Amino acid sequence: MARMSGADRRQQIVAAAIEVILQRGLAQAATRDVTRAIGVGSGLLHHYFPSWAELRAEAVRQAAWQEIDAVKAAIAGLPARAAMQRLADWMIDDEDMRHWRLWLNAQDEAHRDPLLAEVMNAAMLAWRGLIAELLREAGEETGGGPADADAAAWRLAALMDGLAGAMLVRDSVMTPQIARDLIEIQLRLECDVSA
Amino acid sequence: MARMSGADRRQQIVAAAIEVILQRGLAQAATRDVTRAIGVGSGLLHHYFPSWAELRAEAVRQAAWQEIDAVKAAIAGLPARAAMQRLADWMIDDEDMRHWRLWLNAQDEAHRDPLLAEVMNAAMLAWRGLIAELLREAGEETGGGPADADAAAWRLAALMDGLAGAMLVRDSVMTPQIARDLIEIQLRLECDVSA
DNA sequence: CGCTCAATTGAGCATATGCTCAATTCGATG
DNA sequence: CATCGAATTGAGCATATGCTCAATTGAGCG
Repeated sequence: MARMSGADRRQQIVAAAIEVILQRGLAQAATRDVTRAIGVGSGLLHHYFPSWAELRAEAVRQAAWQEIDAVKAAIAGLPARAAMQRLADWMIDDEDMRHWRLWLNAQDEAHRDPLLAEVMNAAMLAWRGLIAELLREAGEETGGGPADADAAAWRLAALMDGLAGAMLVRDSVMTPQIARDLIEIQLRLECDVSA
Repeated sequence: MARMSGADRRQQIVAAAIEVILQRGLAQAATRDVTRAIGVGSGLLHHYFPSWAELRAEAVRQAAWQEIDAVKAAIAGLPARAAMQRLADWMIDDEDMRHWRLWLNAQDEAHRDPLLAEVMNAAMLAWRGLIAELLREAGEETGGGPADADAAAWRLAALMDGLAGAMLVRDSVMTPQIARDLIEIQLRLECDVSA
């Protein structure tokens, strides 16, 4: 392969790792898949990353934050209520469930890998923070938001994770449309009634 | 190892497989871990199970249904409202999160393994059915249950999965007590308000 | 006592994995 | 052009995996 500056190559490796992890799953993805994908020798990968565990964690970190940033960009400027709609839409517009596959896979693997746990705890915190902020804003708009926005954010985030998990099982009866409706109702439960 | 009747040996293998899967995760657990655990040759495992994929699926099937049956037994005879409490208690009384570890791991893996998908779809259906039935009974008791018990069961099941997933991440800020409280509130949201 | 057959063995094959390291390439710099 | 160092190679090691198959064991039976 043509030579590259260190930073570019490093980023290319991470990008390839994300794709490989999506295709094979975190536990089965291997360094060879990554090096083969971009046509470089095995030594090069270890020149940039001391171990597969570290590359794996970096790949998940970047993918997770790209996702969070993408959602933030998609709802920027929208009033809070519309923003929550957008967020629910985004959840099911995810073609091939790319985001959710990696997110849930990483969450599952994070209880065997300390590096992944660190990454996921940070990403999950930001994600819930985003939802909690929207709920607070929605409350100010309408005067009737949830009493405890953080608790409501926990429930909404967990609900979405749980529904996504069900959707990911092959031949599951859960569809994006049903999931979307269930989230919609949960939003109403949280926002129209103080708890 | 001493000789055994076919059925006993088969069951012993499945039981050992469950333990191995709990320790190493579905993706990393190996036939050798199982044979070593019970001190038999590798050929014996394949005498009873044509492939590791089939043993794996059988192990998950048994573990999942044992779990469901245990919950059914724990709430048998209780009035619906009390039964739901018991169900929430059971979720967090799970020492070392044995049940949830396997359940969520299997759900995650089920999108790469058709055998596991079959097992999990059946188990998830039964699980939601159990919850839906309790919600309907609770509605009859108090006259104010959820309008759509099946939808409410989906939300409760997904919420529990999502919270359990968060709990499983190492050093997560989610604790059993917080999860328990969040489920409690969700139960009130579903039961006290029609949606 | 033999006989039969299911239960059991375990060496071995083909394949896969993370990672090392001495050796090479080649762009930039003087 | 010569030199230096970062980028890159890839054979190779130690380890692990699922599964096969010819061979052995031993409990129950006539």
